[in-house]
Amino acid sequence: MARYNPKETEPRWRKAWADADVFRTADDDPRPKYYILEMFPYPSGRMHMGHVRNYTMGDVVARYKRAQGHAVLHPMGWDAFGMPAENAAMERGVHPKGWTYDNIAAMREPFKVLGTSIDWSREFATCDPEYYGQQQRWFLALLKRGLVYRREATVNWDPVDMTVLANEQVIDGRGWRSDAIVEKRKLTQWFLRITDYADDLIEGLKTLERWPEKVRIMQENWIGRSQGLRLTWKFDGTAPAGLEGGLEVYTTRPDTLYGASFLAIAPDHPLAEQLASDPRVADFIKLCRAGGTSEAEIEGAEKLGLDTGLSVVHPFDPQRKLPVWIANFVLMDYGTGAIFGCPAHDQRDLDFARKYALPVTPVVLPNDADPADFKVAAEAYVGPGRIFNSGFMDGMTVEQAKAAAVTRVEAQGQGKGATVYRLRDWGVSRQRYWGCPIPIIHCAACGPVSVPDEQLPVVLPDDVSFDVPGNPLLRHPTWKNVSCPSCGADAQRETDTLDTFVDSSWYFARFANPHAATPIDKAAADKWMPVDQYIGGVEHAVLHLLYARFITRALKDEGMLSVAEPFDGLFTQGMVTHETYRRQDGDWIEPSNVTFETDAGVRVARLAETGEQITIGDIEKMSKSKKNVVAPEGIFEIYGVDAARLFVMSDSPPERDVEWTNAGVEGASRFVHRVWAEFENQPANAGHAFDDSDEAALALRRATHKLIGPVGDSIERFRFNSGVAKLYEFLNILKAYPAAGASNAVLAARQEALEVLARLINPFTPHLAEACWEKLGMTGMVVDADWPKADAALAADNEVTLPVQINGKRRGELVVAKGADSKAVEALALADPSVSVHLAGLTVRKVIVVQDRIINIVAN
RNA sequence: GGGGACGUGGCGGAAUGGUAGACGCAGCGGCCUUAAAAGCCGCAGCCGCAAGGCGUGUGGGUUCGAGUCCCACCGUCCCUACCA
Repeated sequence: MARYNPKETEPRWRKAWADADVFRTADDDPRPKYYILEMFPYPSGRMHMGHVRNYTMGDVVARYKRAQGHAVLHPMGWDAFGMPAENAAMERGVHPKGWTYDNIAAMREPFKVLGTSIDWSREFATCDPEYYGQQQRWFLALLKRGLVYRREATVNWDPVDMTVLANEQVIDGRGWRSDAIVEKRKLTQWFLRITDYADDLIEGLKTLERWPEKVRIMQENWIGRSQGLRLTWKFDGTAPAGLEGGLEVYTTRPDTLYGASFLAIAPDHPLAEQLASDPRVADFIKLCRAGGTSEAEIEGAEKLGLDTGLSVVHPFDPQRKLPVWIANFVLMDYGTGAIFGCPAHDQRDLDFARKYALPVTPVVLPNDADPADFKVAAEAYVGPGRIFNSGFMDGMTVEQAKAAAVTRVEAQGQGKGATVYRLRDWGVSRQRYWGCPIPIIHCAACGPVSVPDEQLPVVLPDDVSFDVPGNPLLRHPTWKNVSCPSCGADAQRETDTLDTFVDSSWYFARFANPHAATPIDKAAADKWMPVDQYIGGVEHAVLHLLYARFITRALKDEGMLSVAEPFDGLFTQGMVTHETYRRQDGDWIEPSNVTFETDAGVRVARLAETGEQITIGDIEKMSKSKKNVVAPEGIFEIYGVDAARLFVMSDSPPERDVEWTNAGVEGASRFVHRVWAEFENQPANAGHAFDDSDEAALALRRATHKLIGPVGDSIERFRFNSGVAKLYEFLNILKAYPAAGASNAVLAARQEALEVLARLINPFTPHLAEACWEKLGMTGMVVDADWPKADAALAADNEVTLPVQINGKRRGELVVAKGADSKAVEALALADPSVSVHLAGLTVRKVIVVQDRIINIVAN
C-alpha cells in the first residue's frame, strides 16, 4: 500500500487547478458574491509563518463559501512601497524597484505553493505605475474637494538620514536606524482632512457588527471625541500683540472654573514664541523641547513651568486675576494649546500647583463629605459631587454645573461649547523616493498646481542614486524641473511622496477591476464591495483600518464608490510564535541547530554540532533578531503544504497566538497519512447500497451526518481549531469500521463517509482532498464540489443519554428515547438503582427534567 | 493614569447555564519487528488499593444546576497616554 506522498501529489493538484483556471472570478457570475481578503503583504522577499496562517485562514473560508455556492472573490496583491527597499538600496547598492520586484517574484512562488484559491489574474503591486497613477488621480480629486491641504507642521527630523520619521520610528528620542538625536522641525506638509470625518467614523463603528469589539473601542479612543468648552480669558492690562481678544483655552470641566488658579500654555504656543525675545523664556522653551518622547521619560517627567508675568481676568469674577504660565505638560496640538489649571480636581494641575506654590481651591464636594473639612492633599478629587465655593453654581451636580457654565460663558460672548477630537489630520508627506509621487507642481507665481490629468501618472524616475542620505528626487538633475501647467513658467515638481498607508487605504476596491482606466471601476466595485471578510493582524487596528475607512468614505462622497464602510466583517488573527534558544554567551540560536533530550523528565536543549547545553527561552513572535524563525518552505518540503496548513489551523483558536512546534506539525502530518489510508483501503466498487438494518452501518452513517453541521459551523464562526478537532474525532470513529472484512452495508456507509470527509477536509487540506476525491473515482475536482448536506433524520439522535444528578452531583445516567416525556423520565430516574442508593434517607423535594438534557433531583 | 483581553490537566486547548477536560502534543503500557523507526491497539485531571472525595486563579452572590452570569480581589498579557 502506497504511503501518501505530498511531494508528488501536491504539485500535481496545483497544476490541475491552474490548468482548469478554477480560481478566476468572473464579474458576471450570477451567484451571490462573497469577497474575502487577507491584508496584503509587504514583499520582504520571504514568506513567513504569519503569512501561512493569515492566508490559510482566508483560504479555508474562501473554499468553504465556494462550496456553499458563492461567487468568491479572493485576490492578492503587494504593499510594495516603503522604506525597506530604500534601506536595501543604501546598504547594498541595489535599486529599490529591482529589489522590490525581485522580492515579489520570490514570494509569489511560495504563496502559490500554499495552494490558496486566489484569482492571480487580479494581482498588482502598489508600486506599479498603473496603480499609483490612479492613486494620484483620486488624490487630486480629493484636493479639489478640499480634503487635501498643505500647512506647516512640526515633524521628527532625522538629521543623519535627512528625512522625516514617523513617531513609531523614534526610539528614546533617536532615529531607529541612524541612532541620531531626532530634531523637531517645521516643514510644510500635505495633509488629508480625516478630522472632517471624525464623527462619521465614530458613528460608522456602530454599524460594524462583525468587527471585534476591541478594535471598535480602539478606534473610538483613537478618534477621542470629547465635549467641552472653548473659553477666552481677557488679559489684565495690555494684551500681547495679536491676542487683544484674549487667550483661548479648551476644557472638559467648565464646572470647576471657580477652582482655576492659573493658565498654562504650551511651549510652542504662538504666545510663548512671541515672548521668546526674553532670554529666560527662550531658554525655558529650549529646555522643554529637549525632553524625550519615550514612555519612561513622559512617565517620570517633572512638571516644569515658567511664569510669563502676564495675567488674565476670571470670566465669572472680574476681581480675580490669574497668572499665565508656560508649562511643559501642555500640548500645542490638542485643544487650543492652552489650559486653565484647576489643581483640586486634576492630578497634573495639582502636581504643578504644589511645585510652584499655586493656590488649590476645591470646588467639587464629594457627596458624603463635610464642606468644613474637605481638603485636597496629594490626590486631586475627580469623582462626582456637589459644586461649592462657586458662586452661581453652588449646589449643582457636576453635570448641571457644566451646562450652566457653558450657558453663562456663551451669554457673556466669551466662548462656546465645543466638541474636540484627539484625532489629527493625517500628514501624508514623506521625504522619500520609494513611494507614490505627490502629483503637484510648485510654481512661483501660481503656487501649488495639480498635475493635469493627461500628464498622469507622475512616474518615479529610475535613474536615482542612494550614495548620499536624503531624498534622491530632490537632487535628481531633471525630474523635478517642469513648466507650470497653469502659466507655463519654470516650476518644480513636489518631491515628497505619499505615506504608504495611503497605498493600502483603497487597494481592496481596486481589486474589483485592477486595470480600470479610472481609480475604481464603479460597476465592478458595486458588485464586489464591501469586503465580506477581512483578515489581518490586530496591529493594524487603528492606523490602516481607520485610514481605509476614511478613504472609503471620502471616495464615496466623491462618487467613486457606493459603500461607506469597506470591511463588513473583520477578523484579527494572532501571531505565530516559537521557543527561543540562547547560548550561555547570549547569542540566539536557530531552532534548526538545536537538539533535545529528556533528562529526568526535564527537557534539555543542546547545540546540534557541539552538544553544548543551551538555554530554552520564552515563546515569542518569530523574528529574525531572535532567530526563532521556521521557514515555511522547509516545512512544506518535509511535511507537505497540507500538514503545515492543518497545523496552523488546528492548534490554537485563530485570534490567539499559535506556537509553532515540530511535534505539532508532525501530528497534523499523521492525520494526513491516516486519512489517505482510509481512502486507500476502501474498495473501488462499494456503491451506496445502504442497509439501515445493519447497526454498525447505521451508526457510521449517523456519525457522518452529524459531522457536517459542526464543521461548517466552525468555519462560519472562525473556530477552525474546533472544526479540525471534529474531523480528527470522526477519523477515529471511521477507523472503528475498517473496510477489511466489512459487510456491504458498512462498505456503503464508509463510501458515504469518505465522500463527505473529502469535501469537509477540502478547505483545510485541499491537495489531500483532491487526491482522496480522485481515489474514490468521483467526477471532477473536489474544489468544484458542493458542500455536503446532512440528512436531518440521520443527524438527529433517536436516543439520548441523560445524566442524573442529585443536588447537582452526577449519580447516574439514563438512556431514553429522544423527546421522552418528562414524567416518564422522572419515574425512570427515581427507580434507577444507582440513583435510589443515593436517595436513601433523603426526601425528594423537587425533580427538574430538562428534556433531552439532564435530570436533577433536589433532595434533603 | 485610561482602556481592553485572558486565567481550565505536564502543554496547546474543548465545553448554546446542563455528564468539565473533546481533539492534539508530550507521557505510559502493549502489539508488530532480530532491533529501531514508522504504524497499530490501549491507559491517562488530582488524592485514594478501593468505596469515595476534591477539582476550571481567590472570596462571595444569583440558580434545581455556574468554567460560563453578577460583585470584589489576585495574577498575566496587550493597546494607549502629561488629551485639559
